[in-house]
Amino acid sequence: MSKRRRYWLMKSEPDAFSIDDLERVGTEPWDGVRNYQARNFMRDGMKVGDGVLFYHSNTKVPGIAGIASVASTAYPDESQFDPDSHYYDPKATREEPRWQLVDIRFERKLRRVIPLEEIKAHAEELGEEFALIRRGNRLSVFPVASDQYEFLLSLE
DNA sequence: GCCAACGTTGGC
DNA sequence: GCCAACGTTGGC
Repeated sequence: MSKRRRYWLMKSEPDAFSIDDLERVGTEPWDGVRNYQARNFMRDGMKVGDGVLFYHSNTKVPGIAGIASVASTAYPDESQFDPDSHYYDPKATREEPRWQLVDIRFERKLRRVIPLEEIKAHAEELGEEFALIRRGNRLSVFPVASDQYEFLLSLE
């Protein structure tokens, strides 16, 4: 197993939970992920200390707003068991949970939001297959290669 | 607010 | 196991 730090991009709607909210609370359980591919990245890929690009989606200027880090390994998402939660999953049981999450820790805000529009303009450097700029991109958690990570931050 | 893309569900 | 219907995501 490689000890090298990995990098990820995680989306959040700032109306629901923004980089400022993360700064306020410090560490946050990343609940509500209900997509198997995204779950698998958290469960199987993430290690404590990994770098996270915090992306603001579904907002006026979507883009990368800050940097966070992975603060725990994966554990069951409590909201799946809670009938009052928006994220309740009646098919999940404590014996066999479906959904896992990791804790995410605030590192810093970027000096400016790096807009999606600008990121798209660098498709050549990032590679056309970069998940953020692929057509119909809906995945909310996905890996970012270290050179892509460096490149994106160089735009700051 | 619109709508394309796409994941999930459930009938068959 | 197929696939139509449906719900959600997220850019614009």
